[in-house]
Amino acid sequence: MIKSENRLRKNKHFRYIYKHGETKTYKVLTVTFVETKFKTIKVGFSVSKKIGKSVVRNKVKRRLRESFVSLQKNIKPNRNYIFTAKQGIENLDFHEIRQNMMEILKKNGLYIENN
RNA sequence: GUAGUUAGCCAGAUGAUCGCAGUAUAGUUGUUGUGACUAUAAUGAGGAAAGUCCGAGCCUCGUAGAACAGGGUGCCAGUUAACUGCUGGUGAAGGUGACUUUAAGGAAAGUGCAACAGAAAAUAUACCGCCCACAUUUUUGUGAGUAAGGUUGAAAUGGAGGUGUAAGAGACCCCCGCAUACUUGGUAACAAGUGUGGCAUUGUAAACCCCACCUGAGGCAAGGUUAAAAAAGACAAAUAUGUUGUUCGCAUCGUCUUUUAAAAACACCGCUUGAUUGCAAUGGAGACAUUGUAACUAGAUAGAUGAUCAUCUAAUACAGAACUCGGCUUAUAGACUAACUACACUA
RNA sequence: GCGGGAGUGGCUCAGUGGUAGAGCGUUGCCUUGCCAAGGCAAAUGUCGCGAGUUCGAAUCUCGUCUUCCGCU
Repeated sequence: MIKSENRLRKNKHFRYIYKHGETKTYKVLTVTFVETKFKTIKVGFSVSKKIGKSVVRNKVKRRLRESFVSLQKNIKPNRNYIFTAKQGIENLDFHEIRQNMMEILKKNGLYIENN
């Protein structure tokens, strides 16, 4: 799981990012990000009621968190991110979601290759 | 063997690696604030956590008082903290049966409604009829009697048979039903029996209503702690304010309203030891109660149970705690246990 | 988490227990050289779903599904 220092916690943080950040969409994921002066990455996840019932939503959130943790070392720092799930994500398994997240980050130049 | 009825139980397991939550212990660091980090330990979603349909705890409302209104419940007895719950019984309905279902008080307190059809729909009424008399005339009319039969309808003024009669009729008789009184049994609902009456008094209360009993309102986003300000306006001794609607009663003297600022955010308390859970014994027909013994078993706040791999397997369904508990209702794959019933076959 | 509404033709809505309606739209015909407007007809409903009460339910009762609104 994500450590508490890497989490977005307050409603006003979310609202700030939505207001000032850039939004990019690819397949079943939307990423919103904004540059900050702090080095630590902060991340939040948003899964709306359109995706499904509470069991389904929790499952999607868990998979998104787990994907983020596995990719965390390669994500550009000094930024805050919000990942929003879109309809269709509930039918994908963990590996497909991880692949989708990696692709969306690469496309927008937020992914650092291992070298 | 087939089909079924009732009751109960389970809701994947094991191992490996990585990771989250609060708790306890130890260490490091640090402050408005036991706050952050590290290590170790054990623990960490359900049978419905769901719907929010009932009931209760708990909290707040300075008032919790009364009457009416409004709302709820409705066979009897028991059970429970309480209940539209549960248990046992009575009546009624369904099923060959095991068994199941049941909003089941009152229609001689009053009001309303009963479309169409039908003679007639609650008021005793007569379309086709039956029978008698008279007239006309040879099938009609008038008058009197009658309601057995026919027709309509969801429902037709006790049922079927006999006596009786001009024809008929509870007019009378037997049996059944109904009403009522008494006796017996039962805590009671009610049941059985005996006598009397002689058919009035249709249905509908999940129509208004009557009767009996219950009912203050709002809800953890309740409410409290750290915790402390200023300005403007309204009202002035009965106005105003207050807790569903109305009236009365009651309480408050400085109260109320608006605006701005701060506190204040990684906040804290409420928050989980409780009508608790497991086991055993005793009492009871049962729901349940009592006693003993053991256990402590989520407490998050962008919101914790996951990811990957392996093995077993039928392993799949419905589904995620948000103050707590007791019920009800609804969703649900698959597996298992016990008792019983009907039918068929065999001995 | 707590509370309160709605569901009827394709759309917007009436309908207080007795044959399901209105407007707009749709289709056909008339009118016109053609179209619009106008006129005359017609079709279109498991009254969200499942039970119950009743002789009879869109309507009354219970359950359920969908959807909307308020409190933060």
